[in-house]
Amino acid sequence: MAKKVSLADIAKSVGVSKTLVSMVVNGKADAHGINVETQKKVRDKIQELNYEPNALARGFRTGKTHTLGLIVSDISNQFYSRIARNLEDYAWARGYSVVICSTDENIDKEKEQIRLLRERKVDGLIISSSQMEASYFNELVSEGVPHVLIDRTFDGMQSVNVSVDNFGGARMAARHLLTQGIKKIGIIAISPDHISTINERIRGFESALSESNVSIPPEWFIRAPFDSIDESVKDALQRIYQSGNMPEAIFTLNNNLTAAALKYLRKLSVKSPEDIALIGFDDVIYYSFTQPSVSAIEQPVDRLSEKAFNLLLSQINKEDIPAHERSSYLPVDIVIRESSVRT
Amino acid sequence: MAKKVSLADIAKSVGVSKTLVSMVVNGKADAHGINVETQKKVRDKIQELNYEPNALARGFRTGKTHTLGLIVSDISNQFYSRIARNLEDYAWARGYSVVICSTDENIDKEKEQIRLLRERKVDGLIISSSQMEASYFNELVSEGVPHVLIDRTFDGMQSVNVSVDNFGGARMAARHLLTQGIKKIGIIAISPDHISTINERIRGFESALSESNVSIPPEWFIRAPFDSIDESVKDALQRIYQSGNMPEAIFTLNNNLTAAALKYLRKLSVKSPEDIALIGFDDVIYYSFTQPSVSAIEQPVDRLSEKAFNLLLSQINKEDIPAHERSSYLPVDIVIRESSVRT
DNA sequence: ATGAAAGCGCTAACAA
DNA sequence: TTGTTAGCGCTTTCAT
Repeated sequence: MAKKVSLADIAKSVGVSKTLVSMVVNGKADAHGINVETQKKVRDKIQELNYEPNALARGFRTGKTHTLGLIVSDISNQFYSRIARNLEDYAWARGYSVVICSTDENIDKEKEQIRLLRERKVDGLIISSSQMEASYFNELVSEGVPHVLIDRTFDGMQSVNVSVDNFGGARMAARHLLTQGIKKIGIIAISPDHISTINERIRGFESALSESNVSIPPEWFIRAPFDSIDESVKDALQRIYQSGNMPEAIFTLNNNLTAAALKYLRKLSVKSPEDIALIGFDDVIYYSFTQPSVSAIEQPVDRLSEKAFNLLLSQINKEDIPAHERSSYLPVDIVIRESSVRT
Repeated sequence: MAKKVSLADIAKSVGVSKTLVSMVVNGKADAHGINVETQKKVRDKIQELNYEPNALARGFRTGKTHTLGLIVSDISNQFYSRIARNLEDYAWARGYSVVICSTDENIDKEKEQIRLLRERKVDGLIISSSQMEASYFNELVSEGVPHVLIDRTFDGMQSVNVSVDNFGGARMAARHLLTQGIKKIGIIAISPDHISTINERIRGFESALSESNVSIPPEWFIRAPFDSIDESVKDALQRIYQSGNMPEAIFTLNNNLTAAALKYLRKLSVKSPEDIALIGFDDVIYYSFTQPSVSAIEQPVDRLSEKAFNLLLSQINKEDIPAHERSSYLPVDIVIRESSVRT
């Protein structure tokens, strides 16, 4: 049934020591000045017996698994599945595998996942966290666990992190709206309300608004619980619609929110951009051919993944990460389509 | 820095044997009639010293990693990321982690991934394969490697497998078109042309057409290489458009194809369904609010994942899988929206 | 009701 | 240039 040939088998049948075979297998033979002919004999035998190293035994010995953990709120969300894909590519190129974990914004589940991943001795972690504050990760830092926080961040956090300019992106969105003379603006966020990305987007948006003395009235400030986005957005939009007091524009703070808004605005026959202009944070391919096509803030998913991976690898390899590299914000772009442009 | 406490530490400091501690840790203490008080002492010490088992050592000893491999062509494709998410949930509930691998339809890459996963001793594999034939997996079967093939299948395959009724789904799509009197029909598939799902869809579609004596002329039978879908669909559609000879309907064989068709039909100002009706295989949430909303064959992603997981678990646990369970086809649904309904 | 001891397959000092 | 040896932390007979 399973693999049987071990290092010892090779060693014995060639008539050398396990050490030597091990060196050959790990490409350290030359460095140790092993006779080329001996090396060849070993390699031939490896071929012949179809030897494959037991990664578990090796990992047990070295403490390395060549496996990375990726923790996000939901891997089926486009944004995260794209990150997963990019990360997987970088990892694969360097011999690493990646295991995925979806937290569903559940703080305890996330902690449990991290615990499990550590128990399984993954070499490093890349996390878009659902925690409320930095302490859990600061512990990771002091325990020397290689990890990088992506997307979401925390005050007082010591972890290496890379995120996106949420503040600036949201500000762009606001200015784009303001430029058109729009002043009656609503916003749809998700709850829980401690998610840093969401909050930065809110702050960025409001900061731009306040420069023009615009503010968002409470009745147009919507929070949709992450696990009932569809329903909540539907209810909120319906309520606003029926109130007869509609905003001129709505800013949705993530791709699921944008999708839901699009869906129910449509159902209510509220035309965009004529009746309500719409712009969302995080771009999705489908926005370019929805009706209307949807304006969005586009995030640099690939650069985010690449940077996170490199930063993680540096930690795994015990390389120093210069202070200015420990925290980075990647710029975002605004993609203006039909939904946000008033004619 | 890292964890230090071992089984031996606990054993020594409580004054019992490692065996006993191991039993307690693994819940086998009662079965072995270990004194309840002794058990408590051990448990307390475990708490006190904050002992956490070393999964690597355990895995090394037992040969089990509690890790599953998921291999698909591209994890960022909605269809596969949803499968990943569902699978992850089932796995998590049973203490398994899942590592993801995207093959990009590359046969050798897939083999290499499987090799690596096996070397890392994952307990089982769930694969939507890009291979051309069954032999590679039949070997897996004879080597006793737990695995289940999903989505795509092969002739002469001995592996446990669960897929979707591609033939029937495509037939539904065809009949839906035919019922409306549509006879000039085109199809957009991806290449390579050995992918079973795609081929079954083609066969199902053509079988329904032929019942009505309809066939697809070569100029409307499009193959878009999977790594240049966007461009290829664009070119093909443009060509057809400029030829002046347009079909009344197009059937797109996966979600990426549908998206591309939607995009370029729009760019060409070809209205759907008026000018060309459109229906795709595999449903995506955005289809309900694209312009037009898009009809599609909906696949039972969750049931597929659940079934695959259970089947895999059975193999891992060396349970017998009755012959009729070794191969299953899940029914699909047709979701009719605007794009395919001629008025 | 509990323990001793062997060993999984590998790597890394240290020897020679 | 090559070999010996000692574990890594755990589970599992087999004893007692």
